Amino acid sequence: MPKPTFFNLPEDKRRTIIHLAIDEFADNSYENASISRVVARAGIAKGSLYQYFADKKDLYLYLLDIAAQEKLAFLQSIEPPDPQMSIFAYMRWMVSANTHFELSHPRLGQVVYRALFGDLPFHDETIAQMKAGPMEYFKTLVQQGIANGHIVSDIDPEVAAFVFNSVFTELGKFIFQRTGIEPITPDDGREALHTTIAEQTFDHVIRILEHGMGTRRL
Amino acid sequence: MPKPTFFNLPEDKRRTIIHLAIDEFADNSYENASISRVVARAGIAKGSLYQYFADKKDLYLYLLDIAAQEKLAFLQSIEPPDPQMSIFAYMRWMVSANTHFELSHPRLGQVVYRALFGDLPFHDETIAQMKAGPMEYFKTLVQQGIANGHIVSDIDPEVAAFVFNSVFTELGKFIFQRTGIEPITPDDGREALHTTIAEQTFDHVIRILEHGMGTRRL
DNA sequence: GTAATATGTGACTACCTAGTCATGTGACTG
DNA sequence: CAGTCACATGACTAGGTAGTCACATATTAC
Repeated sequence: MPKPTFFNLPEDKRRTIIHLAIDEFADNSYENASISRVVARAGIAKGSLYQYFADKKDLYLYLLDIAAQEKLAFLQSIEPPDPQMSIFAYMRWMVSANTHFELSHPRLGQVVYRALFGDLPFHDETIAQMKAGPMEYFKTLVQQGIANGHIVSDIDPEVAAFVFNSVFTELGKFIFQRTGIEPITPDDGREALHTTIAEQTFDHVIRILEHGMGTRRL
Repeated sequence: MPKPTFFNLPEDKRRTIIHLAIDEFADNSYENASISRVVARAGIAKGSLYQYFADKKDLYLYLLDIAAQEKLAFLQSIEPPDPQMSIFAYMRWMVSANTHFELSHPRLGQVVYRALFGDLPFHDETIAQMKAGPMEYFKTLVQQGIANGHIVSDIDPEVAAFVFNSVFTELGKFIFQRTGIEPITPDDGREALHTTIAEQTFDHVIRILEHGMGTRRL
């Protein structure tokens, strides 16, 4: 967590620093991200940044904290799904929401992506949970789906969770390159188009996971 | 490519250097991998290594080259699949072969994994193809599957290729942690067990992709 | 045995990093 | 006005890196 000094700063200065730090940690792995570069771009002295944050790790974990907050705020801003819907409809809602978050917060999304798949020179329990959480969650969902009769009973929940996790993890990047958009600028006419392509892709992926691609019936 | 000097070296010295380099690039990202560490562990002078390789990139690309050769040799050493088999049987064969390669060459596999998903400070056409190749290949397979009637015709080959690619890319690591094995030591009694778990997982994943998980029929 | 060639060496250069700290600045207080 | 306190500063430390090069040693050729 930042030191109190940081929160006493004028808001635009705080925002500038955080923005530049996000860019730095989005463009580089944790170890390669350079505090020197951040302070140079921010036009502040190195010592100043170390009056805001204890060390590099402190700044970094704060960025991940911001990402979590932003994601929560985003999910709360959109329609919650019908709790009665099928597991696949729910999955569709979830992956759509998640991807829209990534499309509207691409830099922050990249920092999180690196946290999940890159190397970190320290062990942090919060990050460990970020990594393991989704798999556990998918597994639970699959078990519920089996109990509700939406998923065939001879599916192994762990393997199914793995499939969901693999596909959904990469889906944001796939849609990103498929629509070829830069960060979403709201009120941009293209957004609707891209959203449509994105929504069609969600439908398609869910359809594959629900019904498969094969022509032979079981 | 290494300089001629490297190939004049006694084989065990060459093997030691390559082995240690693979370990270094498996444990660290390209930028964080340290030539100084490799030469220290190998017990040779830094200048010596620079008489074998032009620079860090040269050594690194040679490791990827070795990985490609090893993989080719591995694939040629196992039964080729029946060319008449269905696309899903072929996929199953492919992912099984690929995963067995990864299980038997875990360090080399890790270097390749990093090449695909990590950051490299240079652009290399060979690596670009390593990244884009599989997606293109899966897309072609799906198109053939549609033509042969094994895949339903309203599947988008690009989305299907994305699903295959996502799942298969991560499958090696999933099986790795599921079986909890260290590098395969041949003639180890446990190998058969792990192989069985692995084969069951392949079946399961392919079944999901072919027939889906849902109970509702289309 | 001597000369030529090939290989080995590690101190060195130039450059980067995270983090520190004595000093400076400016604003607010009594 | 003096004193206090919060914040700003950048030179500095200690450590790491890739790559170089003048020199040493070993091997081969004659």
